Amino acid sequence: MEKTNKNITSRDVDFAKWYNDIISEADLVDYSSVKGSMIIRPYGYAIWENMVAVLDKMFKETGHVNVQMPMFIPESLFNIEKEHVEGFAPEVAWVTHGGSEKLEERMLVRPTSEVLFCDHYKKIIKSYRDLPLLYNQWCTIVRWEKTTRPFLRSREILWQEGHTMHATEQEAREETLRMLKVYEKFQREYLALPVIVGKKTDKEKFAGAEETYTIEAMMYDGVALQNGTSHYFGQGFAKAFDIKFLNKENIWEYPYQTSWGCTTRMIGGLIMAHSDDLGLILPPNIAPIKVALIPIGNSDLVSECIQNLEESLKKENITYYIDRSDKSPGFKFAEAEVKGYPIRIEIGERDLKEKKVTLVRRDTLEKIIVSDNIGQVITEIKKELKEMQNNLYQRAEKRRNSMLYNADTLEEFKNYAPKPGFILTSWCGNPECENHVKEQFGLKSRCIPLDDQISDKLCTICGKPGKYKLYYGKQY
RNA sequence: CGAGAAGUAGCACAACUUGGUAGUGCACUUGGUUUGGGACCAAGGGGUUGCAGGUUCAAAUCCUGUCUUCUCGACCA
Repeated sequence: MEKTNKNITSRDVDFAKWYNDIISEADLVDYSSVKGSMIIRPYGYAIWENMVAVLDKMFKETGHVNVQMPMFIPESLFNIEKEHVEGFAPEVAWVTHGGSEKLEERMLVRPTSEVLFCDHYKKIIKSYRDLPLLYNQWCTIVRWEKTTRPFLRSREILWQEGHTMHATEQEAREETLRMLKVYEKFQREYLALPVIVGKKTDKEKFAGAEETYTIEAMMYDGVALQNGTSHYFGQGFAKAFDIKFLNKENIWEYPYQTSWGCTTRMIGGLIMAHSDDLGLILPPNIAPIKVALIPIGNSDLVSECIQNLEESLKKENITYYIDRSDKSPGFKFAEAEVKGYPIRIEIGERDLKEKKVTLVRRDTLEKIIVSDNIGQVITEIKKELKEMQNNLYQRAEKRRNSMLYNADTLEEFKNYAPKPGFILTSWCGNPECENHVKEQFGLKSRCIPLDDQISDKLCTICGKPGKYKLYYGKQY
């Protein structure tokens, strides 16, 4: 297949430019004149809406309910939990004036809502009967990032944050892992991302958390993207905020807390994991438009076929788009590729006279000739959508596996460090080794893989007895 | 906040070295011909060259200052 798109640069040349071209060609975002902020355009937002729909359903199926918290946090409220403050202070935005008057106490725009939830929990949690409390919030937060990149890092973050309180440690730990699994399932089955699930080291964990779990995706260029996170807080916040409940034995106890979140960054992850030089490629399970109908010419035969197809697609609940513009067919084909519609159907008189239509899959760009019998076309669409979803996952997994390395010794680590991808090491548990890797090689620890944590080898970095397996990698 | 680069039409750039009428492609408007891989012809609209100052008969071009953006570090979901 010859490359016809002149505007999209090859990723080998300049990955950052390739990424920016993809999102602007596909019309996902616009660059706001507000510094550090992006405007998500309708097509980009439609992808997010699909993600929201699936995730929200999964959250509700696991017993969670949605709430809405305030956007501003008074400084004194924020200051209650010390570690949390230290972690977030460098990147909060402050509100100092209300109208023309200076506020007596300045407020910050929420960078995350733990303290707001805690403030509320304190009022409503009195008895073990009030627990567990399973809340979720869809909202935007603000973190004053120094450099930004559309979807991957922005100052205003559109996301979901779950916050729960439990009567026992075990229950809270289970919740933390349950929601991690929800994210993993979502990203594997809907986003077709072969993610690595694991635990952050103490050095990399969330400010105020006892344990932080993470979903790490690897992008096309071997760079890591943290695509979701789940925290176990223990009783830290509860003690700081004096949240207590009476248990069955009529004894006061502090509840156990979790929080978990994922953001529109997942859209960036999708783009970088699947797309090619011709444009966006979206997994069918999350694509806002599954099928693009492309009429060629405007004969009666063509409009009749389009009309019949449209009716059937509606009936089958398959989202579609009909490109009725007066652009040339070549332009419409290229446009469909740029936008990443999983399947396009080329409908022209030439084919119809021979009782057939041409169906093209976005991932393989393979042209499939099908009978113009509507029933058969629909069957073929369903089959190809399913195959494409699987193919994208397998393709991404194969690519990822080719960039996973095992390093048992420092020599091996040195060898792999400059290469794109993740390096699996054995780790003694000492943060000094992480610091050493960061200073010497510019890599950060990604996670301890959840399903395979224990290492019996020597520490790759210092040579002392190892405790855990640990991935290192470059990150966005 | 450290290092580098760039600011000229909606977008991508040229003209700058050697000062002398503001250019090209894409996009846009109108009319026509087209339609199986980013169509063609004709006509048209769009600019205080980031901003401020200086040198000069004359500045997009030379000088000084300033602002902004991008890339790479540092920080981060």
